[in-house]
Parts: sequence; structure tokens; C-alpha cells
Amino acid sequence: MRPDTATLEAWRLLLETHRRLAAELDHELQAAHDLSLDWYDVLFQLNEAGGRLRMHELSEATLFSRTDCTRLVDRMAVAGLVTRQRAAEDGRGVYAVLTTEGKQALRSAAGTHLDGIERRFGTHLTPEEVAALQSGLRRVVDAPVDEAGRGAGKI
Amino acid sequence: MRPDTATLEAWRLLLETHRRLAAELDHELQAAHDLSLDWYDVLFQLNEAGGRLRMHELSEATLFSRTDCTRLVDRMAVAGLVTRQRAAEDGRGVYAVLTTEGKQALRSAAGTHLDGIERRFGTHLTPEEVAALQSGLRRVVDAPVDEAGRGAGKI
DNA sequence: AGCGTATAGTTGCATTTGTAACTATACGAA
DNA sequence: TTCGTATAGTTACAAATGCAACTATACGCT
Repeated sequence: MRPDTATLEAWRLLLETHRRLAAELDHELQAAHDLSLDWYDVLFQLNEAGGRLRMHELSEATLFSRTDCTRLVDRMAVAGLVTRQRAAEDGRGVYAVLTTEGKQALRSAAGTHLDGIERRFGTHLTPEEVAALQSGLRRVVDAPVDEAGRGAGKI
Repeated sequence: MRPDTATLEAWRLLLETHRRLAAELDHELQAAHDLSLDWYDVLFQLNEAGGRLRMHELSEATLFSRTDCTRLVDRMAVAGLVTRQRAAEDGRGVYAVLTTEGKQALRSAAGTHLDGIERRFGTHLTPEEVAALQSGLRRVVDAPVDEAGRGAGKI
């Protein structure tokens, strides 16, 4: 089945919105706080989780690959924003832990970032549009990954 | 000004939708047609433009940097999907030109790709949600880049 | 206990990307 | 005409990425 033109345009706009805004927000954050959007995301997710996450949980939360997380945490540890902590209950495991410095970095960057989101995104949308985005994209994201249906067609 | 929680969630969902679907669509296209999403986008934009574009126009259309376009066209030329053509009217300029092979690659990949978009995106959305996405994101994307307003606050 | 398999995380290598510098052509003013 | 500046595109080098291989620990079964 093919998408109608409205759906296709919606998808293209989503791509374009992402590319533009992600780049702008990233530069903004970088300029103001020496923080990439990726780093911000890591800090944010760790904070949401109460300050620490196992590497694989961080990977799930951020949607970065496990490899990416290893290296992201490497660099952020050098910058003093996180530390590694061996998991006591699982000899294989490692926690990525938010440091005080990391928490501060997040707090001070959050202002800039949230402003940026509102200014570039929020202000242009009506409440109805926001609601539609939320409900629609929620369903898209929650949909099972659909390994089948590749060439199967309908029953 | 700060975004309310609904706006923020909408933004996070947009990010997540993009990450998930872009990765899946990319893999799907790669598996079925040896074509990355980036290459598809280049082919698509060239085709939309009637078969050829100046490098900087391609860059605008695809939102890739000029550097990226140079290298993208390099590789796609090796693969035979596009050619370079010096611009007669401007000695500095170069056209990226879709080859017959490129056109065919696009045609055959389009089926897979459009199916993928419908299956992972379109089917999960109501017509109202699609309309809201279209109108809302259109406004977001068309908004002027707003160099000011950084710390200016309201008048 | 001992073996086979699964999971956690890291690392090596080839590829890709981003930034800034570089070459070449065009354009506008003196 | 010639100089200064802007634009088009490419390239060099450092940094980041993806994939597959690798190490270490855990878990289940006999």
C-alpha cells in the first residue's frame, strides 16, 4: 500500500523539521554551554532516571547504540559530567552515573534548550496541532516493529 | 519562554519517530536496493528538479552541506547513478545530473520506500493527525531562522 | 561441578562526517 | 583594465560512526 500525498508530505516535513531544528538547537547549545545535543540527551536521560543507568538502559533510553554509549560516556567522563561505576549485583555491568558537575551542566543548559524548543517549534503550533502530534506520533513510536509484512501483502 | 509539557513531549516524540523510522527505512532500502536513505534523497530531489541541479541547489534541496553533496555525488557517480556536468553559463559551477541508471534505481526503490513509509507511519495516523502534522510542521519549517531573540526577551 | 549459550560492555578497523582552508571563476567599482 | 570581494565547489585533517570481533560474567541444564 502507498501513502497518499498528504501523508508523504507530512513525512517529508517531519524529516525537514528534524534536520533543521536539530542542527540549530545543537549549535545553540554548543555555543552557549559547550554541550552537544547528544550529550544533553545523555544528561537528560540519566537525570530522568534518578542519576544513573546501566549502559544498556542508557542505550535504550537515548536510542544510541551500545557502542555509541560506551564512547559517549568515555568522553563525557573526561569532561567530568559522568562517571562509571561497576554494578555490584552484576559483575558484567557498569552504571553511568551523573556527577554533580553533570547535573549542573544539565540545569544550566536546560534553560537555553527549552527556550530554543519553544522559540523554533512550540510557538508555531496551535494546541490542537500539538495534541495531534502527540497522539499520532505516540502511536507511530509504540507500534511493534513489524518484521513481517515485508513482501507478504494482505492475507 | 518555556514550552509546556505537551509541546515538549511532542518534540521528543518527533525526535524518537525520526530516529527509529529513519534507521528502519534506511536498512530496508539498503537491503532491497543497495541504496541508503541519503542516496535516495539525492535521487529524489534531482528527479523532482527535472533531472539535474547545481551542487548548491542540491545542497539546499536535500539539506546536506555542500561538502556532503560533493562527496555524495562522488560516490554516486562511481556507482553510475549520477554524473557531473560543468555549467556552461558559469565557469565555477557544476551540475549533478541523474543518469538513466539513476532514474531506474529511483523508480524501483520508490516502491519499497513508499510502502515502508505507509506501513510504519501512515497507517498509524488519522487523516486529522496527518493534516495537523502538515500544517503545523509547514509553519515550523517556513519560519524565519530567527538569528535574534537569543537573549533579547520580549520588547 | 562443568559445559554451552546468552548477555554486558569494550575495542579495532574501515568508512563517514564536520570544520576550515584552498582553488577557481565571477562580479562590481575605481 | 585591474583590484577587491563574493560565490562555487573541492580537499585535508581531525573527530565520530557502524560493524564485527573480542573479553568477561551470568545463567540454565545435566
